Amino acid sequence: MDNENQLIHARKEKLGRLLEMGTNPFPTKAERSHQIKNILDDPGASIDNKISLDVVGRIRSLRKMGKASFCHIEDETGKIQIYIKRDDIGQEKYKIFKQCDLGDFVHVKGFVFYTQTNELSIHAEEFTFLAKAIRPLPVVKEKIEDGKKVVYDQFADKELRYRKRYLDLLLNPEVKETFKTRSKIIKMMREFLDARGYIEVETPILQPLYGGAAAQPFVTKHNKLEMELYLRIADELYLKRLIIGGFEKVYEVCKDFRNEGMDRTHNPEFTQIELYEAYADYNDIMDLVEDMLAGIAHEVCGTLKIKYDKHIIDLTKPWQRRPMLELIKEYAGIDVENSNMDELLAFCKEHEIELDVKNFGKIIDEIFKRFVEDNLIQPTFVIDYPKEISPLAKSKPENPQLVERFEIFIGGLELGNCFSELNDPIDQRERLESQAKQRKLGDVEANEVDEDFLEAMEYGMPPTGGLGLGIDRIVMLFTNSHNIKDVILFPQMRQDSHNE
RNA sequence: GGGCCAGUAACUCAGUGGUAGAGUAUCGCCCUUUUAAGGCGAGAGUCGAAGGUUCGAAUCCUUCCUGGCUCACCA
Repeated sequence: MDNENQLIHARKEKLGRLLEMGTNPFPTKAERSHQIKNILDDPGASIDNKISLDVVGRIRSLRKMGKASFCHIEDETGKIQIYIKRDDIGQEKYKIFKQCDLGDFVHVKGFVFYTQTNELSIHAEEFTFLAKAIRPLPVVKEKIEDGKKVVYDQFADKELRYRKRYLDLLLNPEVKETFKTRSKIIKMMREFLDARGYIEVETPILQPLYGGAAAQPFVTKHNKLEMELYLRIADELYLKRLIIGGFEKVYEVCKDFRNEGMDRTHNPEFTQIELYEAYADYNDIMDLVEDMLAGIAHEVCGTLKIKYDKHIIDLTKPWQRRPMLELIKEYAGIDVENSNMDELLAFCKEHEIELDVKNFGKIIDEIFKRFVEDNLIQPTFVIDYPKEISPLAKSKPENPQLVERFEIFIGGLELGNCFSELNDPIDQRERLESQAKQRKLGDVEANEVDEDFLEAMEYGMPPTGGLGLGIDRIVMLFTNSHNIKDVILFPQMRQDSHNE
């Protein structure tokens, strides 16, 4: 057996025995008359008349005795106990059954009955292999004690759970619930927007120029075209081209890619929903975000007072809308609006805030992050950002230093970002050129000028409200998850050195 | 990138300088209503990797790998 694991070896031997007995361990077809939940919900007819049912599933527990055995099999809908007796299915079939292991897929034909301990079970009349597992599942056992489920030897190693998510899903049922909820949230977002007359679109992931956010991209290459391409960091500039093209309400559920650090709220590929609505402004979009997220919370969490970490978060509308500079005054104690550059720099030095680029916008942004963000537990629209850090947003008429922009914070998580979109092509060109200059000065996250996008805007773009919402973080909030890895099925991991 | 913690059997873990352990799982025998099934017996390990100290290292030291938490970074 060399260095082959003895557990795998034992299962391969059973596989061999099945073949010797003329049994196909991997047949092409499976008979199923009922999903397990149907039987658990309504066992009546089969019990009374011993009508045979066909169920399929995976063996999740196994208690083999001399001439009779019990096991539980599980399909996507639930788990049911099987009682299998030699004298009922015959010596040959029982011998085949004895080659079963935890994790095998099987078919059972039988009728429903209650055991002595009053557990609804299936009395097997036929037994068939559907697929043999040759690698053992981690052994997790559970027991009901005082009505509560006690789990023994839980599959808990986070690294294994993330790397082998299929095992995590199988062995930690609450994980499956999280991802069902994720699916539901995205579905509800689509329904919400569709009902408002939005259409869903798809725009390029491979882009010759990246833009729409301040971030570093992943770079790739098209062989035949001999050109560099970037994986998109945002969808913004393409969706705006669609607004220019005459669509008035568009959205895209999009994977975006940012080549930056990873932590509990950042994965290099993440999912946003971006939407653009012509003739709307950022106030309209705030209303939309409130309606959409409160509606989802109501449906998914069953309440508007949701629990996240140590907090109870009240999503009852309306949510507070607070100017960024006002929040800075409140939490950092500095009136940035009436401070000059020297005073701002002195403040940063005093609080050891490091600045790579020294302009009004960046400084304010840094102070905000340091002093304010973590305090924004209850839903808060932070409104009116500095112009320098918002090159795609329209200036406020009464204060051109600020733009009509908001970010929505809940539970200390930044969930989304929105502008009254800049639609003045002259102003837009100046802003992008200013960004390009910042880039030359060493700001690796500033974008280059996208001439094709500017040309599109020169043909005329209506006033538009635009939004990007981080779906992963919204799922974190609504499932009380505290790491983005827990809401992404296959989070980014380093190469596994054990498996080389 | 910094700090702290962890990596020992398939899973969950004990083992702080002297022959690698337990429970579950596996294998064999017994067991026809069990459910963390039970009884008896057996086998199973590059102790994350590589160096070093030592008569002797899972254990002490160094470097590295992987992960977790946290800080920094990050629209």
